[in-house]
Amino acid sequence: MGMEFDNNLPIYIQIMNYIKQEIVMGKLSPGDKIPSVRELAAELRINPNTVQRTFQELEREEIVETRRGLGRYVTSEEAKIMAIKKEMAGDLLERFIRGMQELGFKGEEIVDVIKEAVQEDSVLKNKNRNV
Amino acid sequence: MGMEFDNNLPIYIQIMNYIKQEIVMGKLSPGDKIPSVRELAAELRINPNTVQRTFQELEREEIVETRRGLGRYVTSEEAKIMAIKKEMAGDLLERFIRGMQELGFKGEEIVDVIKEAVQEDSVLKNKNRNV
Amino acid sequence: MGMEFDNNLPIYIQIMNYIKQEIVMGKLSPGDKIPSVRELAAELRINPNTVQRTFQELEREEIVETRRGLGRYVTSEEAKIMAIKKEMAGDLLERFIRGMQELGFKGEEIVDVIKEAVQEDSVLKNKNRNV
Amino acid sequence: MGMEFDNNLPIYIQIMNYIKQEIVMGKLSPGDKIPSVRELAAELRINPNTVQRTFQELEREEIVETRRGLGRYVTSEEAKIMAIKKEMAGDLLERFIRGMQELGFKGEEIVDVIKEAVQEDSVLKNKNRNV
DNA sequence: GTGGTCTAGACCACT
DNA sequence: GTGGTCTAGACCACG
Repeated sequence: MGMEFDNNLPIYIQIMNYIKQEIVMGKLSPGDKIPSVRELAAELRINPNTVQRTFQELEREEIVETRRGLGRYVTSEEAKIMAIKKEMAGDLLERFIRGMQELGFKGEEIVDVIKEAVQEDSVLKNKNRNV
Repeated sequence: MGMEFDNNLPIYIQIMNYIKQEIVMGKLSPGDKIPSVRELAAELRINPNTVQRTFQELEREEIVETRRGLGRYVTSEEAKIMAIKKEMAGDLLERFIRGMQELGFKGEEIVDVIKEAVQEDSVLKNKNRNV
Repeated sequence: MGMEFDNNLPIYIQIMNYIKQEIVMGKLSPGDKIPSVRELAAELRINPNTVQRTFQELEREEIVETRRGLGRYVTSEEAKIMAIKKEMAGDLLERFIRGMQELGFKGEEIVDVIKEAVQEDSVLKNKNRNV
Repeated sequence: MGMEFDNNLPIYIQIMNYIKQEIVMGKLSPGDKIPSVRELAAELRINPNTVQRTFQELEREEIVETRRGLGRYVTSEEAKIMAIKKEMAGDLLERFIRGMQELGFKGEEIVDVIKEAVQEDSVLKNKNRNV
């Protein structure tokens, strides 16, 4: 888990998002054990308290559950995971559409912009660019 | 200018964005005078220092210019305004696409999601306008 | 003995309370044999160490006694059992009254609240039993 | 605000409860400013981080709101405060009734126990006992 | 001055 | 070993 942090967003939020992504994309499955506070802190070279906070928040969102003395696990409720994916996508979508409208773009224009972006993106990928 | 602030983003940034929108959408035209620090602070019921900072930043981005003794004005360079619009749209787009990909969506799926959202959105608007 | 554990309270405490209840309510009588550490651990699907600790504590409180080579038994002193019941009820009562007073409830109000709750509760039970 | 802490419960929870009580009992009113993190930490002689955590939790429960750069305030929604009082009383009640039933007490017996306790309590108060 | 975040390091209870 | 809590102290952005 190589990771660089963006200074504008709190580290614990960035890790939350990263873990959520891993779950949503299936790299972490329901019921999987996640690393311990100490392990992850060592790996990311950040303070254990920061990881602790990440996990606390994930637990509050019921994405992760603690089994005392044993460790933390991805929630085994698949429905919860689908809900997270939908919520995250919905947030992105809403923010994007609203933003574009506030800049004066109409519905059709927004669709066009996206189409164009997606096309470019796939072209780029075919040429093996990734930065 | 009724305005509620989102606690996650600095107020001065929110005002900056609001003013940029007004300009991009043509509600404020190149060369228009903008309110004074005191006026805007009173209207928004916030600290004048915060407004001051907003204007400073807008000036740094060359969106606004100060004429000493007269007040502040929207830049008269139309090109600059177009550039801002492109930049803001580009930022929104980039963040959205990247986010969706991180959730595991493919290019085509993203286009579909957008199409659907735009359609719903225009349907809603025809039924009940509330903004 | 199906059992779900509450994450806020140590498991060994929860089992202690459960066993105490069984004794106080007469489901376990003075002199009865209680399950072995291994049996109970298997049944509850928890670590034998945790059960061991439960029994240790119960022994310290003289609620349970060990007969070497034979197993553990509920104390045969009936007085002890009555004492436990009083103590547990007293704790509950004290915590409840103090809590209600801290919320600003007066003595009479507390009595009323209880009357109401008890009434509702018995009504509910007559309609649908589910535990 | 003299305060002694009970070692069994996290300090930040104890402070949360204390503040909730102050609000429910009207010692802190909707819209009142509450002490800053540093102030309260100094007064209680605990670490600012601990107070910070208290306030974070209160905010998450929407009992307190932050105005950036200005400080924290008791929510101005009176309904929220009533809801808290009800919730806290309901929790106490539920725990008490359930506990008593688990000890084998019937509805009427519970009412009697409470009546007795309340009576003793008021007798004690008339004699000016408070410890 | 205010809150928000992070680091460093410690102690404790639980399994 | 695991997580939970707390202290001490620092830095930063915001108003």
